[in-house]
Amino acid sequence: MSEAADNLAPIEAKAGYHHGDLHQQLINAVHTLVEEKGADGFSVAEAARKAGVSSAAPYRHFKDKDAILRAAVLDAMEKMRAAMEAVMAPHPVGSPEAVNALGQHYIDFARERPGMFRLMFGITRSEESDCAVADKGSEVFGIVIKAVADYMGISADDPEARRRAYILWTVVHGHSWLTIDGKADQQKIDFPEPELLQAVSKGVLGRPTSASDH
Amino acid sequence: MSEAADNLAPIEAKAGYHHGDLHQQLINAVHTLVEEKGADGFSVAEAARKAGVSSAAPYRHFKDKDAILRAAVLDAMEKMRAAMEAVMAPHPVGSPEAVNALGQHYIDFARERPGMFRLMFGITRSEESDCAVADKGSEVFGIVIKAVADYMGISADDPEARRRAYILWTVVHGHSWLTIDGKADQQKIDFPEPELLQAVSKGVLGRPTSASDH
DNA sequence: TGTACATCAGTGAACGCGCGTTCACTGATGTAC
DNA sequence: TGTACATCAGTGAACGCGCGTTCACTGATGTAC
Repeated sequence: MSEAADNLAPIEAKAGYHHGDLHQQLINAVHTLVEEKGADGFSVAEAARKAGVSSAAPYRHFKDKDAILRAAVLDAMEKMRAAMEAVMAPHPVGSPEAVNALGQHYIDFARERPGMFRLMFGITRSEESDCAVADKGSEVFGIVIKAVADYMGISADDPEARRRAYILWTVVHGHSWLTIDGKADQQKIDFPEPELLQAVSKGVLGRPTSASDH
Repeated sequence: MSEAADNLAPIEAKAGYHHGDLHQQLINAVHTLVEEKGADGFSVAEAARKAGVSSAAPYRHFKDKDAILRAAVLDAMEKMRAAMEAVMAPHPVGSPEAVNALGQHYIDFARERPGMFRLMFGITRSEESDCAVADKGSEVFGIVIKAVADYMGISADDPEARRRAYILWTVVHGHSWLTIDGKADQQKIDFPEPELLQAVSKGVLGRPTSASDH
């Protein structure tokens, strides 16, 4: 029962009858539980327990369990968007370092928070399309497209920029999965990430010409 | 209750008191349920129901639920290995078509059987390392390494072959995930798979030189 | 060819579990007058 | 400044659910003699 040292869920946030911060704390609980117990390890009951409130209380703030999960995913994606802007900032626009910083951050996110990564991508969720998450995804991908376009010296509206950015996405997304699944280790892949990213930048993003040239 | 048209689970396989084929049929049930209900939609109870036996019967064949899942994953991986050999066969050794056929098959597998794909990669399973699955993975990846090495004109033992093969793996793995998650559609990616594969082959596998040249 | 018996592969009832969600309720809060 | 009252955000008990697994058991099978 010693859950005192939980840096995501503020200690003693509950003061009296009214909690005051339950909405945010439930979202925090998703982040915590998903890392502690695996991507499907979040339960409303346990989150309520963690927050020191009855198991019915969460339903004052969210329609159902899925709504809490979606809010947490959206929260994480917004933080990812902000972080991507931030890691780009120190590097000159159009530099390979700017592109690589994006890729490296994506990979680091997956390694540091595999539970949330799996929740964001690996879990089949409710059939309702959840436009908010999709839109936030577009914002994030838009950053990648722009970085790639700047690097290639073409317009971000050029369809080729979208395609090349997508190749980069598949690499860092695939590498993230294979890493957190332990497959990369199992297959004894010895490929430092900066070199992986560099190989992709040079090989696939280097030339603004079409893929059908030779 | 009309589950007559289930091509994976043979109709009326159960004849009398003894089932005769329960072991295999439980594995088939994993394949079926995982597509019908999602990657974590398999339950021992439902599998038993599907096979027409009591909920305790599966424990005569497997230690626990996880053992059934692992057997099904191993089964799927062996089939993938065989299929990869098969799709390579029509193409000349070392041809780009051979490499692309591997990548295309991987993607097709994910699209046709997303539930099994998620089960193979997306689910955090028991801590026991499950060497059989890891070994089967090495067999499959070995095929990719060889194809890439042949294409590049280098030895399959050259560390560079392993690295280039891994890049190809990240692309097809990442693209598979983004496709079955609907992210590729959401971001309006218009990138025919043959072109994606070709861009990667040409960009990253084309030259057997080190990534640090310019 | 017939019988005894070990083994195999089922049965069916029961267990404890934790979960998501609902319900009627009540304490706390803030605002209009 | 004090009070009435609407609203908000909790409570705690209960529900039905399906699950994984165990247990003592029994019917079917195949083999040794």
